Amino acid sequence: MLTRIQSYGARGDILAEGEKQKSIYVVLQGWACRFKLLPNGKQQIVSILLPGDLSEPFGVTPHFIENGFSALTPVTLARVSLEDIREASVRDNISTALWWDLLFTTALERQHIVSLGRRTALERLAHLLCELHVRLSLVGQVKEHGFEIGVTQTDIADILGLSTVHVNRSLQDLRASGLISQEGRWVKILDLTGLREEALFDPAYMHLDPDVLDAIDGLGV
Amino acid sequence: MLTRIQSYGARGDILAEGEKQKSIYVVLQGWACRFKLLPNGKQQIVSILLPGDLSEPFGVTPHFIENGFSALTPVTLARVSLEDIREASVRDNISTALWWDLLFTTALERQHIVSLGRRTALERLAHLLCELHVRLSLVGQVKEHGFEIGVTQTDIADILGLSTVHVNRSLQDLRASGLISQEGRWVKILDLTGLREEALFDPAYMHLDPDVLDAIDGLGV
DNA sequence: CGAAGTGTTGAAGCAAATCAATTTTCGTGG
DNA sequence: CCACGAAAATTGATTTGCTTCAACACTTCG
Repeated sequence: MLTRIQSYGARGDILAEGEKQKSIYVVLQGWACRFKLLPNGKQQIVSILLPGDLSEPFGVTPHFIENGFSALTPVTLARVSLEDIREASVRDNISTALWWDLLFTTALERQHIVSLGRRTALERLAHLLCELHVRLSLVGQVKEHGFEIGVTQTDIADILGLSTVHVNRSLQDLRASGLISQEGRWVKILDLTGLREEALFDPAYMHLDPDVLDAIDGLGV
Repeated sequence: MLTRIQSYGARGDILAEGEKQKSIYVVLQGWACRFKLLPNGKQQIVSILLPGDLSEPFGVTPHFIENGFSALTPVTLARVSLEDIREASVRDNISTALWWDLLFTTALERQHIVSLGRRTALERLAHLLCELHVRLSLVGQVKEHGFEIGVTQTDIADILGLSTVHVNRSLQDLRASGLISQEGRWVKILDLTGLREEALFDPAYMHLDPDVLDAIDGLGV
């Protein structure tokens, strides 16, 4: 099914807001995001898509997408037409997978609401790193609790609802307190327990198998 | 299907976080909410449920709910067992309705993210009122652009990620600028266009029929 | 009538935004 | 391979939107 492969450069819009959608995308490599643009020019990134994620969980019910879809890093996508999906949901049991993706996405987005509403800048940042740590572990992109953040500090600001300046300072705080280290884009979590405490992070919301979770916590793959 | 009717008082928890879920609820009267509690005591309301809304769109895939479900006002619910839903999805075409509910919920929650991330306190409040105006219109609870807000200012604070004090002051601002009027719990939108401008509100995200939208804008039912 | 919950007000403090450079990194072409 | 320009990261100074604290008033209801 994953035949039509396409590549996009970083910050390249793949779908503008409100554009009619004839197919959905699977992220194969790189990071992408869903975002919203406000009339006053401000931007908010609604969700981050990592390799393996689907552009929209609504393959089954065609509709207008009401948010933009854009590359955060150079990204490789596979385009799947709605017909293919509908066929596949009958043939194989793809629909269960779609439901699961949807459940996962919703859980992340709700946690995002909590972060924006009730966590401080430092907590938000720490939480984002904790979440990325787990999600990237699931796709094998974490080594010794270290991973590459594909995004710029400006992007992080748009994710966390902060200014770039403040993101920069919060990152420095995390480094200074010895919770993480950073060499260029390579971030390493030095104190996982400490960072999670700082973030008020509880991985329960991701609905992962306890064994999987233990593996992530223990070794960082 | 809507046989098992239950009532709850305001602020009564219906389901605690992480509690196993054997059925889903349909709100018949009153307002309810999904919320998350942080270990530091702070609380964030993730979504508001009005009459006609479903407690969880995940009736089809049984799972842990990872957020609490609580009454905001005295509320009447109908409990539907998962078996009933599964039966009905085969018999009638309920599953389409479930998808639609899910689509709607997701759209609202994403807009919530945008509000918390990139709107000021005043804009958030205005946006909330605009959204409630539309949603309540859909269930016939708006008269001449006026409706009853069931929730306290403290609840609004937990929805918008603000302090109660600031909610109070922002409400006063909206009244002072002549955008709304308020008599007790009865809120009336005096200048719909103005309020929407203030809120950066664009109803497009709710996927409503243009005619329905016009009806709401024009008369307020 | 009193108590609890809700709404309102004022003053003070602080987290984060904004503004404005400056430095560093990085990609690209000469 | 270096030079250049642009993007990204960093820093300092200042401002502000919102929180916090603390008191007080109003409403509702047993």
